[in-house]
Amino acid sequence: MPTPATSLTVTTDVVLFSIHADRLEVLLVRLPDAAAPAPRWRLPGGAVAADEDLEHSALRHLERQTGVRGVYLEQLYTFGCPTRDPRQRSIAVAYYALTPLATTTLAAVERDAALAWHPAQALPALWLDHAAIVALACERLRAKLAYSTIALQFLPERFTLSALQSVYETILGEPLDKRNFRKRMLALDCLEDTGAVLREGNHRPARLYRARQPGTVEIIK
Amino acid sequence: MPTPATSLTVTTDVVLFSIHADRLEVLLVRLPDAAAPAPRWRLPGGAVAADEDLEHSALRHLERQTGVRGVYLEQLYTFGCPTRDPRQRSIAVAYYALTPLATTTLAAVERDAALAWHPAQALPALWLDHAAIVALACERLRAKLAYSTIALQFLPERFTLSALQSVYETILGEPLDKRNFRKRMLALDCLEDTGAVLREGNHRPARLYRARQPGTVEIIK
DNA sequence: GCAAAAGTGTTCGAGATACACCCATGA
DNA sequence: TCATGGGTGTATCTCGAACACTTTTGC
Repeated sequence: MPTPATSLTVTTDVVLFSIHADRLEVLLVRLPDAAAPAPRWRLPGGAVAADEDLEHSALRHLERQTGVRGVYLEQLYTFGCPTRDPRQRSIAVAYYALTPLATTTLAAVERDAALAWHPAQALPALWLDHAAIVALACERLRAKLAYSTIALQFLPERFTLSALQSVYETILGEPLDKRNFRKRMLALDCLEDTGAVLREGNHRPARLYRARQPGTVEIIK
Repeated sequence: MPTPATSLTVTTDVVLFSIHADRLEVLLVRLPDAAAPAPRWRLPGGAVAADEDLEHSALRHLERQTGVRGVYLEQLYTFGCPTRDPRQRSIAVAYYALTPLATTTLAAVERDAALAWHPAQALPALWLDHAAIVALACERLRAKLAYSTIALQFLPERFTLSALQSVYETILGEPLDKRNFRKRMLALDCLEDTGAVLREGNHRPARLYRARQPGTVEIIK
């Protein structure tokens, strides 16, 4: 008969995604310096408090460690391999989160030397099994793009259709046809025209749209 | 600053599905008698042992409590609301499992008065938040039917196309067109004809098929 | 020969795909 | 006037949906 777990920690760990310069990036926290070859980065996260909901724990650690709040958050998977943390038995309830590239977020991260965005395709060595967690989160994100409106969570309140298309192209890693993309998006009836336009550069201004249900991710098709 | 969790249990709980007489059913464990209005049924499951993987814990509790083994198992969701168990802080890593209606399983369950299959559509009152766990498992199962070969996990090694169609109809709760169903299934190229036929009743015998990749669930479409 | 389930093809419509040019603006 | 990205329509193809009769067996 296996003995019941005696001392065991439950953590929440968050893969926070954003899109910077047409690259999908993940926000990482620097670990305190140690031996040179040891991983120097980890996901934001930490122990679940005694009287705290899991989702609350994930948001709390994310905000405390990165200053980022107001993200879209979804539970990803629970990692419980007994050897995943050599120091002690630890079970990680992993979440992934999406946030638009906001000036405030960028500034906070740039000010804090313990934080950095890293391209999801070129991550440094990560602590424990955090690389596996990020890999699973990427898979899930790509899958959800196909059957939900999750991409809207990467955009600010008002955005152009080109910006939205760029989100899809970045995550899928392939170019999409502009006419078909716009036709499909508008047919979903999840966007509405704000009436405003965005002027930038030497070209025709772009219409600004907004999500009909900001903050919620709908299942489509 | 929230205090870290002091005494906390992590459990694995399993929603085991099977199909009996064209009904989707869930295997439940009887709770020891108590006050009359209290729920008398719970999901199989229990504490994760000190040195045990989560999946192992789920399979161990399932086998110990129900005698069922060799199931298809998948992690569902982790439930961690601090008030979900009034006795103590407890986090449940929920799994769902699928098993064919096998004679051995049925006999074992019938012999044990502490076990019973219940229709997923007409469950008795369940312990703690187990009703929410089952509800989520049903949703996930229905969703996965649409984009994977998960239905095959309800069938024995060899089966007829009518039996497979019946699995779909039972879970979706609606009749399907026979010709379209067979066309689609065979086009997926995940079945192979065994050459054998099943004779039963006063009618034409049915071809027996088998899964090309038994035990694995493929994502389709 | 009859009851009961197995097995089989074709037509139709909707939605995805492929594809090229004009528009509005700032410099 | 030119460079730059914004914005638009049509033909075609593919895949899912609808639909009814013949076959094989046991009794």
